[in-house]
Amino acid sequence: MPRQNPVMDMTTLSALAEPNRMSIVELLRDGPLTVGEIADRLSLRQPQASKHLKILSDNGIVEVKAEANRRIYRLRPEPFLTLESWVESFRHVMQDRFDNLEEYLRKLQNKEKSEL
Amino acid sequence: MPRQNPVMDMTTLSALAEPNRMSIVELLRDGPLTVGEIADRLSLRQPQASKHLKILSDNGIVEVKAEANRRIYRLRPEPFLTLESWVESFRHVMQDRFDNLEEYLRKLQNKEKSEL
DNA sequence: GGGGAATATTCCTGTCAAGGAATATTATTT
DNA sequence: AAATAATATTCCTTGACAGGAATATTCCCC
Repeated sequence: MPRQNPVMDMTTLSALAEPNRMSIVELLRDGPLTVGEIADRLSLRQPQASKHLKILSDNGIVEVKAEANRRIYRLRPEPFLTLESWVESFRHVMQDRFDNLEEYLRKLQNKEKSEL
Repeated sequence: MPRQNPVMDMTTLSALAEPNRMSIVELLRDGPLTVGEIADRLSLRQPQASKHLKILSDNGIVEVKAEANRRIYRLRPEPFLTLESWVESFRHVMQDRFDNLEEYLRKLQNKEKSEL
């Protein structure tokens, strides 16, 4: 039976793979902020801040709470948990435990022989 | 003094945020493979496989070993370690420990009062 | 050294995403 | 209800990037 590894959502990664959005995430790590504050602190224009926040929100990285006519954005834990578990599933790579190269070379050679 | 958090390399994320490259990474988790095998297993044309591998290689996600006229690609541990430590630095978010929303709202109110 | 296998590179094209500017929407205050 | 503040949305343009096709490069083997 095939081993079951965590699947990483591509959209989470591409959402984070944009400098301004990454900055927003870094900024929000210390707590929730309004759109205006985010725009200010990152020297973004308000519309761009809203757009990036929408993308982060659509991907579940962030959640909104309406407070009067402000919107307070904060990080959601789920995507980070997912990412953590995905990375953890590469522990064998990180520990460099299985140096499969030699073994692979042997297999390659055998396959070649059998294909002569 | 400001708290020092791990910095996540954007290029690592964007390199992973592409379906074919993510598939390559998933494929390589079980061990090194040649370009041809990668292309075969993922039904990619050889040039596209090479191009994606170059990007992964340029970003240090993968390393190459030349073996005759084949190139054997394998995962490098570093980017995963970096990613792991970055995600870990969001542990407080994942544990949902600091529910800063209430506190933030109070601050907001105070600031507004002081700006009257 | 010529032929073929494995891989890399180049050029072209189409698509998509990000920023700018303007405008729409929603809530608040008087 | 008009004015203002905070935020969202739309439209447009431009740049980056992925795929296709062709070609270049490198290596092995006879």
